[in-house]
Amino acid sequence: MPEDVELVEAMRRELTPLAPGERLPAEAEWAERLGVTRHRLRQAVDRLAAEGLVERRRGVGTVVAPPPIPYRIGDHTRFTLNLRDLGLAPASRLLGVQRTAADADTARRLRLAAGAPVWRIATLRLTGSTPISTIVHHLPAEPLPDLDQRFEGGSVHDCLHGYGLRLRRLSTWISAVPAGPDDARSLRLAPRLPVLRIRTLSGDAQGRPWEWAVTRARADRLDLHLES
Amino acid sequence: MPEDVELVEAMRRELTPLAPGERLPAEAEWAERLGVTRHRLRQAVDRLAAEGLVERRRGVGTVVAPPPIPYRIGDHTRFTLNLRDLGLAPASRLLGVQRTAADADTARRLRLAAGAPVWRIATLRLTGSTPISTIVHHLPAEPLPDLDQRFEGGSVHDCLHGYGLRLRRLSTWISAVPAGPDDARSLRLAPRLPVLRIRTLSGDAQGRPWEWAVTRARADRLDLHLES
DNA sequence: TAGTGGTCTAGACCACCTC
DNA sequence: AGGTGGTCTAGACCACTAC
Repeated sequence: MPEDVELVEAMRRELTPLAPGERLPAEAEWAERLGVTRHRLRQAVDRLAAEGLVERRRGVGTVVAPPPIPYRIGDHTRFTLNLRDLGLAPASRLLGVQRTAADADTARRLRLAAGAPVWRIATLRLTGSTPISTIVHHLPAEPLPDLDQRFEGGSVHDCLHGYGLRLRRLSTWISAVPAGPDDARSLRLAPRLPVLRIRTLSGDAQGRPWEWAVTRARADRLDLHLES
Repeated sequence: MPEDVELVEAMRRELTPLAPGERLPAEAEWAERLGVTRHRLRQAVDRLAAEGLVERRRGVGTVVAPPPIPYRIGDHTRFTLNLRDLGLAPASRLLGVQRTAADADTARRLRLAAGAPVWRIATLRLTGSTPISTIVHHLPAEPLPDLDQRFEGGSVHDCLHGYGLRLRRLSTWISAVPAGPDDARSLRLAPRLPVLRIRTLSGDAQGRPWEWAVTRARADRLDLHLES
């Protein structure tokens, strides 16, 4: 057997009756009680954490995690409304708007010359005080003067209405990657936990691309939802 | 620092110039050369494997992995055509068609009574001889007599045309979960590597649900793609 | 300061594949 | 048989949090 399934199942049974937020035994104590080394117990907790069933808090302990958060991609308004319905206090924090040179990927996606000026908008999304995703939007700078003055957070697409632009999602790519140091910092996520990387290309009615956005969301807490 | 970033970067530099399929040093040798324990080196390889850069082969060695496979969800035809264009020899293997009682989740999704009879179609998708995803379709059994006789692999949706049904995707949920023992077996995947779980509800033009499908795809090798 | 999870060492043995 | 990755033990020390 490639992994100690029985151990994980035994632990799963222990945490099922508990409510989110309740503390689990300390690793050393739990390991002793189950008759395994701490090393093996930690491997099992690793799995439970990746499944989103428990959450580790360094210096504090391991607690039962709340249920997964439904996360609607590409629609700020519905993201906000959905989570509010669930009593989850959605919030967005604008991390910064910069005018920079497009990297190779962005330039290709937006059909710009390499190094062309683009707006780079970085946003953090949270429920309550828990960060759940970072989003980096890229838009061509030349056709959108003063975007840094006009955008004050909230929905990028709404702000673009001011320029007479109505964007729709053209294409979406999704993959799971292990959290890097940046993710660990910005999402307060343990390294190596999986992160969902969602890349979306949006454009106008004629199919011309206007926005290249890269979302990195904690995979342990989210369930992505795409309608239609 | 939560993880040995420098070590991973050093290893990344070593494998970048290599071509897919080329062998990397044995773990013991590599660890000694880099001046770290095998334990730490393995942690670093764990990350590279989760990123899809390397592939471990027990008893053989660790090799550079081929580039990610674009995977179009919910469209068997395009899945096949896309991969053929890339020279990847797509294939589907029908694992089985059964008539069973709907589980709670399926019944809820298809708006059936608990335990109602459903068809359960299990399929394995591969490129060449490499399994990349398992798909389990659930459809109500009563309105679709003899589906087990009429479906012989390929596209489920195409087969439903024979009943006068044309399905469209109503809703999709995506999450990343660690590979379980079943995934390890069917996808020949190392346990704990992330798996993308894609659940889609499809229905007719009136929005009536007909099909509940759960795809489990290896996240290390795939890049999900959704058009429109 | 005491207790928690996070990292790391050193070493052993096992399961698997190739030859 | 020999080499590979996979698992496991026993123990140490560190970083962080709460009190």
